[in-house]
Amino acid sequence: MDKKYLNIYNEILNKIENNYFKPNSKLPSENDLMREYNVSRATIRNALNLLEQNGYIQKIKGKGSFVLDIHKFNFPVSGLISFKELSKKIGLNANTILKELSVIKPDSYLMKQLQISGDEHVWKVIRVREIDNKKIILDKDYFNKKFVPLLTKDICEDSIYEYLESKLGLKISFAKKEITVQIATEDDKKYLDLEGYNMVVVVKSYIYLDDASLFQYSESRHRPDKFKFVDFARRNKEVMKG
Amino acid sequence: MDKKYLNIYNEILNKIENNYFKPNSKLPSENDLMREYNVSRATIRNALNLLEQNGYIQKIKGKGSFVLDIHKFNFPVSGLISFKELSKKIGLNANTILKELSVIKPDSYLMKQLQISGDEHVWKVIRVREIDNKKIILDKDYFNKKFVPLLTKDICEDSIYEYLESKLGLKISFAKKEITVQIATEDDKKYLDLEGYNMVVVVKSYIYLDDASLFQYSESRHRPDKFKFVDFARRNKEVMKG
DNA sequence: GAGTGGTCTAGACCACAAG
DNA sequence: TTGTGGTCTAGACCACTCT
Repeated sequence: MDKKYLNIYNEILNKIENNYFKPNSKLPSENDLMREYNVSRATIRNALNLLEQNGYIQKIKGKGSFVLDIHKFNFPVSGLISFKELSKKIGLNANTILKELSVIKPDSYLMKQLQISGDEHVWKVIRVREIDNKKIILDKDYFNKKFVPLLTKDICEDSIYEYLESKLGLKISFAKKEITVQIATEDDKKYLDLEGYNMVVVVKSYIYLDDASLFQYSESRHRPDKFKFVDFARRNKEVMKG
Repeated sequence: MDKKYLNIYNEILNKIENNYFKPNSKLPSENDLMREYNVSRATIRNALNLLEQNGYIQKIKGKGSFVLDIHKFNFPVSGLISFKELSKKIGLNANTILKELSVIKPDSYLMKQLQISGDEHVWKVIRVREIDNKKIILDKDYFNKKFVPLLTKDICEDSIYEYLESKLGLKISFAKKEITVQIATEDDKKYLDLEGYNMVVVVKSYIYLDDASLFQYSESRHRPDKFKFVDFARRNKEVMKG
């Protein structure tokens, strides 16, 4: 990767994670960093803005950039991160069981969710996620076959996202997610170890590629006591004008 | 407000919301916008990047900037938005009932949440939110008294945030939120119309000022069938390197 | 080849914070 | 007064898309 600002971003991020830059301490000023990395100020600002957006630092006009202390508590379920990335990050004893893998014609609900016609085909993937030997999450994923020509058992049991990004070269860009709580369905009771709970947390995701085409709809159904969603949000500038 | 890029941001946003720039259509190129507004390209890019961050457009290298079609479905509970701002935005018949307003010494739990010592004082505010005449949300807010010297009944029944931002000049900068589902407590049953549900959705928020000081901790407890959280997330660049 | 957004430079002036 | 980050300019070259 040749991009200077990304290299600088990663270098500073490493120093934060390795406690070289400590929480609540001040980073070198933008002018110092310019000299240290021999780049223009805009490049430094590009790197620092990315750090700020991702919640690692807070910039304060007239004072400097300060390292935030909140990431050590975070399970970043927020943002876009796959189950495999997540389980690796938090080091859980996790396991995936593939229950169904097929190509279907979408019903009217799915046509609406994926914004396609009934003539197109859709991959349907049903997986159960086991954590510490308990069936906690039921994932129902639907992929527009136009973008994903092939899926196999092996891919679904490993990481679909890794396959899509590395092998197919699809670039996942953004997602809309919706979290609600619902009464557990028969499917939920059949596939999950609900241990008496009669509700599930449902995370619906609409996932888009970098050309803004909708290629996946998914429902992730969680046992309520095991569900946790963490979000880092900045107050928007334009909201403050209202 | 003198900032050129914010003016341009708002002008383009208005044109998107008024359907002058239609969903899936292309915005004028950055060069066109430079000429139209008589500013440098960096200023245009500043405005467009803000639109992209907030999910209104998608930029595609070599092609252009395209208007996204997802905002019309959004209840933006995500981000940082107060109950009053929200109810105004979605036009609900909403009402706030103040149950408790007092200054307390924090117990050990609260000391940890607000990262303060037992010598400091904390405002405790308990409010019930009524929507369509049903008690749906129980809000428990705790403010570090160092930053909020005074609260009154009137302020709590109107909008605390408006008071903090407009009158006290506090600048709310970012928040960490955590969503879980819990068994309903006696308080939940006492204050809310739970209609048989025995669980509540709990949103814990840690809210920071622009100097990165933690000034508020709050728990928002929702009847599960009425809860909905919508999130717009972009896949991070540095994650893609991993 | 022409047009697009992505990165980068080398300046400038401003508002804000702190001694 | 000095140093900080925030905004802005006027260029430049690049990688990518489309025709």
